[in-house]
Amino acid sequence: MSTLDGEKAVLALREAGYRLTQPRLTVIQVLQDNDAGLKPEEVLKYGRMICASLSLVTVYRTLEILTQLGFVKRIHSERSCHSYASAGLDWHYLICQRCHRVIEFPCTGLETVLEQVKAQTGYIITQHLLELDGLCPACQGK
Amino acid sequence: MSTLDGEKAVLALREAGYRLTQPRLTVIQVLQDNDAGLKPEEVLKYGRMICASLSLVTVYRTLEILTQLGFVKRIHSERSCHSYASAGLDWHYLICQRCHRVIEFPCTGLETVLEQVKAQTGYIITQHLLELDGLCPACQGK
DNA sequence: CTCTTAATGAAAAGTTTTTTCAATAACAGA
DNA sequence: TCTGTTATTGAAAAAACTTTTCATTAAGAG
Repeated sequence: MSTLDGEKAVLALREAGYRLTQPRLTVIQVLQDNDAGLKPEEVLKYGRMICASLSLVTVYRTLEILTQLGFVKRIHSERSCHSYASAGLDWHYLICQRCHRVIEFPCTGLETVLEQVKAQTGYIITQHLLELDGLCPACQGK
Repeated sequence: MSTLDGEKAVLALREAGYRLTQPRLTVIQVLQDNDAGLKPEEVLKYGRMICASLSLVTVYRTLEILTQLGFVKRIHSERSCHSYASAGLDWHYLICQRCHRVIEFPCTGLETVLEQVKAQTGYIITQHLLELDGLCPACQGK
């Protein structure tokens, strides 16, 4: 659901003039296989199973590129801001507190809210981040 | 607007059994005088003007307490998640990209959005974070 | 004013992230 | 397919951020 579309990412990478290196492809693969928010350290851990030489520095660098290209976004929660999840059209995340799965959700009605805020404050709003925490259906029983 | 109500914070601190020490009062004062999100390092800088002996450790510890008491909240933006701003009734921030001023805004209509998300995803939603970035009226001219 | 003990600051350790740089590998062109 | 250029890599070190430890200090109850 909320995993990275690796194929698209690879194309975009090439398109933007980046080389398609093993380490980069590895990071993309890891993000594609995972629908939870992953910390760089975790990306490294899984990535090493695919590309043993992968280094943490490269994980950081690749996450940076994927973020700039819009394929990945940082997950912010109260105590930590170090996880990354795949990014789609909108920037709204719903994070399961138990299994840490991250899904993006269709967000209708937020525009209205933003309009009101704009009217009341006089601010021009250029970006927004809506992040929800809760329990996914699978974790609710436990 | 979005600065800390120092008096209330002091009362709450005492209420909760904390001692009213110079360093703590200093941190509260700094947050009260500031309507921008401040990093611990910045709180220290300003705080030292009031209490020369103030240490970064104590800034961290006091921010922690004020966060638990609900007077302060962490600000998350794309690149950094290290700033703290005063927290009021709701948890919605509007941050000026230019002057970094932080205001909380009255947020009506979000409940409806959350209801819809709940219905569509089956998730139980326990917390939410809505953070907006933009330009405050004063910075729009520049 | 005194005593108890929470709180402090300094130092050190622990995390997370970035920079530097020599070696390597991607890939454009022969 | 081979070769040369150069972007990319990994290791090490540095930087940035945060927490822990502990002896000393000061808040505030009595």
